[in-house]
Amino acid sequence: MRIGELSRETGVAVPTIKYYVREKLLPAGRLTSPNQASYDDTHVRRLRLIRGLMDVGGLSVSAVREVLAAVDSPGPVHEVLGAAQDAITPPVTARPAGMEEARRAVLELLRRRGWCIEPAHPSVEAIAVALAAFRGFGHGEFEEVLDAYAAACERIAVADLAFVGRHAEVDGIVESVVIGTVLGDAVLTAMRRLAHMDASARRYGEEGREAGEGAREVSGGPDTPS
Amino acid sequence: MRIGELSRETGVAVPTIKYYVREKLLPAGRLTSPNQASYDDTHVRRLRLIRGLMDVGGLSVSAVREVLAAVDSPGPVHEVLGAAQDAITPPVTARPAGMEEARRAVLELLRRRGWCIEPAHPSVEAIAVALAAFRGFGHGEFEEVLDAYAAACERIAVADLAFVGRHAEVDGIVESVVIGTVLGDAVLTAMRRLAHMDASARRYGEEGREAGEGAREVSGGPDTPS
DNA sequence: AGTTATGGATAGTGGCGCTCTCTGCTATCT
DNA sequence: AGATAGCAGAGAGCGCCACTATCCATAACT
Repeated sequence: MRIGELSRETGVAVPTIKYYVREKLLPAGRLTSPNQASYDDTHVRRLRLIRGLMDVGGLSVSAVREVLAAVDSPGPVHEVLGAAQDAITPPVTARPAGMEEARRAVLELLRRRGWCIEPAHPSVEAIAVALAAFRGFGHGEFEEVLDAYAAACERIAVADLAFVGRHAEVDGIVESVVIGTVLGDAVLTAMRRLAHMDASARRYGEEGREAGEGAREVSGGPDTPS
Repeated sequence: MRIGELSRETGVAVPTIKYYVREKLLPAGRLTSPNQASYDDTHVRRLRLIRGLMDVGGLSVSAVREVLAAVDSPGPVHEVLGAAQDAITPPVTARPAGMEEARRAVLELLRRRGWCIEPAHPSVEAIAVALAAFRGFGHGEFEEVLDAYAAACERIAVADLAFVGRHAEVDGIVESVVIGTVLGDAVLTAMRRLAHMDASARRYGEEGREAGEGAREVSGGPDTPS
C-alpha cells in the first residue's frame, strides 16, 4: 500500500507519518521507484502502536522511540522488558527532601514482600520521590497504605502475566507486554478514579439523602478474585 | 517571609514563583509597601502542592490551576471531589474504532460490581478508549483482566478512604484527596512496574542461571495454555 | 551610602509535536 | 501526448508551554 492508504487506514495524517519516519519511529517504506514506496501491515501495526503509546499512554516521541528500539532489540526477554520499562517510565525530576528515609521504606517493603528487584530500579526511586513529597504536606504517612498497594499490584501482575502467557506468540511477547503496561496504566488509574468516586458517593454523597444502605458495601463487595 | 525566603524554603526559583502568581496558581503576597510583600506558610504549602502535582503527577499549569480552583471552591464534598478529579484527569484525545462496544463493556463491569458511577464519567470514557485501542493490536481482549483490575481498585480505594478518614481535618479533606489521588497514581504505576519486574524475573530471568527457588511461585513456569 | 532584594512587567528561550511548503519526480487517467 | 494526482525527501515554520532574563523604581539591610 502507498502512504495515502496507510494514512487512511490508521487515521494518521501523511505529513505526520513522514515525520515519524524522519524521527525513526517508523521504518521507511520499501522503495519501488525513486519516489514511490510501499508499506505493509507491519507499518499499520507499528503506527497503531505508536499512536497508542502517545495518545493513551501519553508518551513523548523520544520515549516512543526508545520503547520501540527496546521492542525491536534481540536479547534475553527479561532484559528487553527492563529496557522497555525504563523507556516507558518518565524520568523523575523532583528532588524533595527526605529521600533517604523514603527509599529505605520502599526497600523495606520489597524485602517484606519478597520481591526480587534490584534496589536501583527507577520505579523504586519514583515511589520514594512520591513518598518524600507526600511527607511535605503533613497529611500523614503514605507508608500506611503501601502494603495495600503492593498487595493489589501483586494480584494485578498475576493477572497481567497470565494474560500475556495466554495470548502472546513468542516473538510478540515484548510488544504485548509494552502495550499491556502502558494501556494497563491508563485503565488502572481511570478505574481507581471510578472506585474513588463510588466510595466517595457512598461516603459523602448522602448529604441530602439519608445515609443508609450501601454505605459499607465497599469493603465487603462482590469480590471476584482471579 | 519575603519571596526570597519562600524560594529557599520550597526550592522554587523566584521568577517561577512570580510566574505562578501571574498564572493564578498562587495568591499574591500581602503587600506591606508598594514593592514589598509578605508570604506565609499557606504559600509554602500551596507551592509544595503545585510542585507535587506538576513534578510527581505530571500535571500541566492549566490543569493545576483547575485543581486548585476546585480545592478552594466551597460546596458539597462529593461534588468538589468530582470537579477536582475532572481537573486531574487529562482529557482523552484518541478516537479509536469500536468505542461503543468498549463503552458497553465498561458499563457492564460497573453494573456487575455494583459501582455507583454516572455513565458519562470521563474515566469511563478513558477506560473504553484504552480497551478499544487494545483491540486494534490483536493481542487478545483486555476485558479478561478488567475484573482483576476492578477488584484491586476496590481494595485500594478502601485503603485510600481509610487513610483520608484517619488523617484529614474536615477543611483539608479535598486537598488531601487530591494529593492522594495524584501521588497515589504515581506510586501505583511504579509499584505495578516493580511487580511486573519481579514476576518477569521469576518467569524469564532464569535463562542463564539454573531455575531455582521461587521460579515457579508465580504461574508454574512455561505451561500457560491458551 | 551602597549593596542587595523586591514587585511588577515585558520579552525571550528552548523544547515539542506536528504542519506546511518546496522540488523533482512517477503513475495513471483521458 | 497531455493533464492530473500522488509521492519522497528535506527544511522551515507554527503554536503551545514552562519557564527565564532583563529592566526599572523602590525598599531593606549593614
